[in-house]
Amino acid sequence: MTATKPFNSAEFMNHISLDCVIFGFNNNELKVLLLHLKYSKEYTLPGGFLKHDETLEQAAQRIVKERTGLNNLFLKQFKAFSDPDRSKSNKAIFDADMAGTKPDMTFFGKRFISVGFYALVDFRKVKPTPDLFSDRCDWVSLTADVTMLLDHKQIIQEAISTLRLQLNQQPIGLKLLPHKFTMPELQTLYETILGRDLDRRNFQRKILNYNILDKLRERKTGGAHKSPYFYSFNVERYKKALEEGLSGIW
Amino acid sequence: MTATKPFNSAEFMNHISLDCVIFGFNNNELKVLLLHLKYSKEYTLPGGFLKHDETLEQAAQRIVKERTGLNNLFLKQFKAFSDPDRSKSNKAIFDADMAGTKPDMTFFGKRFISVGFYALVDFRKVKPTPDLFSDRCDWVSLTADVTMLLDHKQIIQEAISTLRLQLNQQPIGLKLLPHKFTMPELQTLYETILGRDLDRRNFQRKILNYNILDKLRERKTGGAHKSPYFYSFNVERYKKALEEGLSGIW
DNA sequence: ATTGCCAGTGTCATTTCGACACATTATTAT
DNA sequence: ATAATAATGTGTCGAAATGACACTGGCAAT
Repeated sequence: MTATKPFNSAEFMNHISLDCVIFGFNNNELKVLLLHLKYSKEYTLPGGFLKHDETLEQAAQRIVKERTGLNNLFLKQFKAFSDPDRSKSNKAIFDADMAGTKPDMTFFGKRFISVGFYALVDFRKVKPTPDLFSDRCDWVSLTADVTMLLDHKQIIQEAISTLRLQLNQQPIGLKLLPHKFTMPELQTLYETILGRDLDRRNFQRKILNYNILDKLRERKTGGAHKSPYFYSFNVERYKKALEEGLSGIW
Repeated sequence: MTATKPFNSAEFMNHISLDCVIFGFNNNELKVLLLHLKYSKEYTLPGGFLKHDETLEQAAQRIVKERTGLNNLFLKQFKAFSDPDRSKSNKAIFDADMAGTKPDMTFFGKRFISVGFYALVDFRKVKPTPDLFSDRCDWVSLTADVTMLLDHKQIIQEAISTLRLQLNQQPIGLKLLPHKFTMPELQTLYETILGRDLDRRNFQRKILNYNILDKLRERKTGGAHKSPYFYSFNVERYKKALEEGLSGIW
């Protein structure tokens, strides 16, 4: 990566920002990629502003690429957050100030409507890199109790609700899991998103009946106990099935 | 209603607008409330701008109230439209000019991100009133082929897709139908939103099994043929059932 | 070799689904 | 009046999906 370009508020639209909830799945947990601010010591969603000639979707791709290094990600806007007080007392401005970047207060002082996007990434492919204002860049478990900037906690909650509702319409498993995965891993992902347990055998039967998985000959080794088979998504059939919506609700 | 207040762009946020797709159900058809511009002779969605101290949701309530006269409507944002060229060559400016309202071009000339809302209203309760720039205010059938302003046709399409996806999570029937309705009316509503036919008997069995309808003693008279019973939603049970999501997909 | 744990596979009763047939009733044509 | 028409109310049946559960098989630690 090259050095960070200095922030020039003239490049960006006033009043419009966007925040990305970047989901990853690791160690059988759903996690969100967060920045940890150097000075205010709070977590924040990777977000940014809209350039004058960009769509929101293009801006989201750009911002997530800056953050994860990944191109062509699965990204979806899910809600605009518009509480008039939401961007009051933004501690990130303090951090920008401390970092030596004279924050353009006529820009940062404005009211911002933020459009929330969620991104689904393969955890192992991401190379998170802290930026000028953040000392760390962490995958934070959803169950972790951390302090967050502004309304970012609420934004994450809404993102998860959206995930849950769209589980049968969006290629969520495909985007969150590595190419090869085991049935227990897929089940845990579903259980995490849905927030409840599923019967192991019924889950397997149902998901296999959709005909969207290819069972590989290979098995996962190394773990204790019986080694599970690997599966991978049959992308063509998966996409086709999603158009109709996977019937039933888990 | 009182006289229209003159438009003062200082009251509003720059760059943010919203457009409302107001759905109504009448004569067994799903319809959208549209304004017909006096001079450019095009249909447009009732839309508006965000005041400095309003949330988007509050603005949507205000705008729909100005348009339909109804309070406390069911309203839901579904997407932000952000194509940089979407508000280029806005013919509504021409109409504002012709109407004698000197349009504030430093305001209207800006790029606008529009947040789409859909509203569900009881057709019979709405009193649509054309405004300064519109000569008519029509309920337009979704199948009608009319010319529309900017990307409003696309916005309507997205609204319907959203409706379809949310049919099992949102109180769509409750909000679109009058208090009393017949089974065939409810079925037609579902068929319209889903875009396909349903078996009359299976539909009845399934919807009754949800236990969200109260069968009334009264029947609908006047129509030809056997008179159907009236039903109404049992609001409490309906809301409860929606929280879980009505199982299955129609 | 034994034990513990997890994965793979199968069974069964119940419920739901999809595709129908038939009876009932209000209007309209004769 | 009477019959024809057409839409509604209700029921049936086999197929498929669902939920609950039991048994077998393999890997590793002891």
